Amino acid sequence: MKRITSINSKDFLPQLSVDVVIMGYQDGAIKCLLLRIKDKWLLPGGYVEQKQSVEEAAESVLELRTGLKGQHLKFLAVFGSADRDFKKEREAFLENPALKSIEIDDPDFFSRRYVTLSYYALVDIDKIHPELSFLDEEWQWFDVSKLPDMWMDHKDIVMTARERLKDDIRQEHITHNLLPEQFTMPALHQLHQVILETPIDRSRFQKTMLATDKFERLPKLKKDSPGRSPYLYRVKP
Amino acid sequence: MKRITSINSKDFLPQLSVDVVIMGYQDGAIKCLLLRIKDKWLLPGGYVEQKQSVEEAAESVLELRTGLKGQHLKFLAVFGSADRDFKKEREAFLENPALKSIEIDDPDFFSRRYVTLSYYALVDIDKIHPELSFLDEEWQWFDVSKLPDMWMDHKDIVMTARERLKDDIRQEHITHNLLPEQFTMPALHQLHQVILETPIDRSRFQKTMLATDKFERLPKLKKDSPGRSPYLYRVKP
DNA sequence: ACAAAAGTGTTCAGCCTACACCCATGG
DNA sequence: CCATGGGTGTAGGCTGAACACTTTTGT
Repeated sequence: MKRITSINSKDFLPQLSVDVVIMGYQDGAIKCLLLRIKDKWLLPGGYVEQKQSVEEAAESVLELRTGLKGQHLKFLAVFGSADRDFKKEREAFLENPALKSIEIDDPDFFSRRYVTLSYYALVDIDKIHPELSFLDEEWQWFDVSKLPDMWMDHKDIVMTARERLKDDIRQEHITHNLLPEQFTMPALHQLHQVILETPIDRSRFQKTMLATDKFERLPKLKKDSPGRSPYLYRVKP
Repeated sequence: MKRITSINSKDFLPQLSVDVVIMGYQDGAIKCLLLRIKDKWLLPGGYVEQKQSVEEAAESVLELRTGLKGQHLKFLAVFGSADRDFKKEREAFLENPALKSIEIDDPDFFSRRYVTLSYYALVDIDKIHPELSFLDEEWQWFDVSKLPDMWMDHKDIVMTARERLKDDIRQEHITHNLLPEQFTMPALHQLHQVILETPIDRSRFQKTMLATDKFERLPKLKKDSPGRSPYLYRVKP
């Protein structure tokens, strides 16, 4: 857990925050990493330093929470409504004693109206050991179709990311970090069905994927379950 | 021309600006509205008021420059690099005497690092009589493939919008405000070719468009040029 | 009548779809 | 040897590309 002792508001772009929807694939479901403060959950987020690009700020959030650099990270959307003024909500969860021990030059730093720039990242859940920061009390991976109560409009942000994922996989087919480096066609097939929330013909799927010429066949996998052993594939370099 | 006498920096979200690429279709080319300050051009833009959503700020810019409300306006992208610090450039064009007569409580208001949220709008050029604001000296519609020297990274923003237009017309086919309410298929064909920068088979085009069932055929157009008179169409309500 | 412009038809290839069938493996 | 699951084949339908043909109209 990171130790922060003071915040100088002038180091950051005011009233601008960055939230990152960190998603992975586990147990046949798309999951996203959420943090708990009090009785509700929220997205990992942060602020943009004066000397930092917005993109870098998002990378920092991702790195802080996952320990990993250079993951698949893309811009999602701007959340900039005027009624996006969650003063009461923020004040509620800012009653945290951890916060009281931190020096902040600007007492309203947290409670102003913010414009949020959201990003989304795809990661390998098994490779990640999330870290708590100074305000959040717990982390957990949630199935994006079974989200808990969340602070502010963070549920909207997650759902936006979840929909974007559909467009992405339709265009790119590939898995980024949602599958291990080597994977089987049935696994890829399963992933596509879960993301698109629709059944896809197995035969057509295999042929369409191989026709893209993006995948490379490797030796067969030894299996323990009954039935024919599938080939392994990887994304061509 | 709008008269501004003073600026209170606290009324706006700091270090956040909104630029709008206003595009139209005229003389067989996609054009965009630019403003001149000194010897270079820039996009119409503005800031986000504290009580205003980002979207509303973009609408204001559009309305201020075109006099029209409710035009087709969509989010484009974030421009948020850390080296996006155009202090020298801003200072150069802020030597404008018009600015000296305006009271600003924060002398650095214009010259800080900004994160820009860009939007793009599609308008009917012939319906618009652009207005100058307090800093810009001249407005002009430029063919997006023949842009002049521009301030900061505004040329990148225009090119991003120009590319986005391709995706949009591929998905939606329709014209928004780029053609008059009633138009001919040859005109629509021409527009698609210009936007996509590629020749499209005339026959295929007509059939594909009619197959979408988005268009409604109206009585024929009386023409003056030689050749058969085309039908008029409009987008179905 | 002719050229130019708009609208329609025809053919062919390729792709998507659905389903059937064949292979490999563990119990 | 059969149930299970992976891989491949095929017939039918749809769609898109290219090009030919017909219709309309000004000169």
